[in-house]
Amino acid sequence: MASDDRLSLAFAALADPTRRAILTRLAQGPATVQEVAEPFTMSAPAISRHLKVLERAGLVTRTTRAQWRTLSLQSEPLDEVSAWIDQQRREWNLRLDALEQHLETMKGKDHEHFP
Amino acid sequence: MASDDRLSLAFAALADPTRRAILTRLAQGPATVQEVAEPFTMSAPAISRHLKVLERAGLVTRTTRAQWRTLSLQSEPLDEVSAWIDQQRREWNLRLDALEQHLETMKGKDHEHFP
DNA sequence: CCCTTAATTAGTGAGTAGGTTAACTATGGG
DNA sequence: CCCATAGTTAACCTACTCACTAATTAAGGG
Repeated sequence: MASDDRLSLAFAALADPTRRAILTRLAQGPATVQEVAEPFTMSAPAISRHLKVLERAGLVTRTTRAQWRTLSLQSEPLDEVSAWIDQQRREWNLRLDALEQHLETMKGKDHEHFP
Repeated sequence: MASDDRLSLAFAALADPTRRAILTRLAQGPATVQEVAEPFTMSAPAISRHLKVLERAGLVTRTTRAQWRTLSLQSEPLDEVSAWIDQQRREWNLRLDALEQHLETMKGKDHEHFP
């Protein structure tokens, strides 16, 4: 990944199915690393790296108790991502409405030409 | 990028500020490659590659007329991304509600113990 | 104190991302 | 017909991603 702004970090973190699956697991409630790793066949270090990516994106936090790390989902980055998409779609729909209105106007003019 | 499922392609495409800026431009209406490239200092091939990524993710389509390519935004991948996040948040909120209810129950029990 | 368990760090390797410049393709105008 | 314009492809580079295995850190239980 080239950029390290919050939005780019979040999108990049979400661009991996393993990481999305981890988030889905964490949406059901906090879990330890091994609980999160359980459904996957990949090695523990691989999971550890995925968690680091999620943590760096702010999507997950770790709390330490003894030798266990408890992972918790953080919704703020998801909110930011959602806000960007909604904004994008707002402008998109605005433009579509304008286009539709324009076509409606054209239709009126057609009627003038072919009554 | 490791994975090439639709959702991963979309998220990965959105993980770059240049590409997000291109999409924002295209939300205002279709544009040619040079119109899209205009705000950026990077070379034309670099833009071309970004456009290819967006196209592969289904976020953009190209139509050719003479030597110009007209780029148009496609909203379907954004819808899919949005749906994933909403689903994620639904489960998250469900869990928070359950937790809240649980705490409410605990509070009731406290009252029984300390009336 | 040692041993098991939990998890991370180190080191390695293959593949991809994102940028560059230079060369190529394609199309319409003079 | 050639040439300017629009855009892509080729070749190259650096840096990062994602996986692996082996080694390391950290903590609690007998």
